[in-house]
Amino acid sequence: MRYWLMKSEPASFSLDTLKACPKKTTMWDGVRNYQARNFLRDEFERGDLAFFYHSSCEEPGIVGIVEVVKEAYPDPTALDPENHHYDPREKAEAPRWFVVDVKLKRALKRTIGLAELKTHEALAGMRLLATGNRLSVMPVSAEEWRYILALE
DNA sequence: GCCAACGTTGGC
DNA sequence: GCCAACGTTGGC
Repeated sequence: MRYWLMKSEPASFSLDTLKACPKKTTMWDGVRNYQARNFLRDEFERGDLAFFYHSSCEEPGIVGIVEVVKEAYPDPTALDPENHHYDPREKAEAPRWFVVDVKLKRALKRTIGLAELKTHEALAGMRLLATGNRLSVMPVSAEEWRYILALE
């Protein structure tokens, strides 16, 4: 079982949005980056845990923990011309984009902010903190996971 | 709103 | 296969 970090802009999908979903479960759609896609498609397994991260907002940071409850399947939004994430190149018989289902395990007691994460030497190697990192789905090591949760 | 960093596209 | 142009991400 592995650990991950998944970014979402709260203006479009926040922790509260997830809380309000039936069974607190959602299809994690709209990933349109190959590296992130490869993680979702090839490496995400049922039972994996991920930090839910708020980006592009007042206080970017980790706000919750989600669990992978369904492994990769084709992203239906890629085939839907009405959808913001529509990709005209997508073919149902040879899907390019994938989703997983995640369920909210719990909200953190507080936001562990990006600025705070940056102050910890132990986290200096985190992918999230690498300059220019734009991946919306990325692995977190077990050591980083434990360390961050201890900050809560 | 700015802009650095990066991924993707497309001409050659 | 190179690389310039372009679009996007995301912190500030």
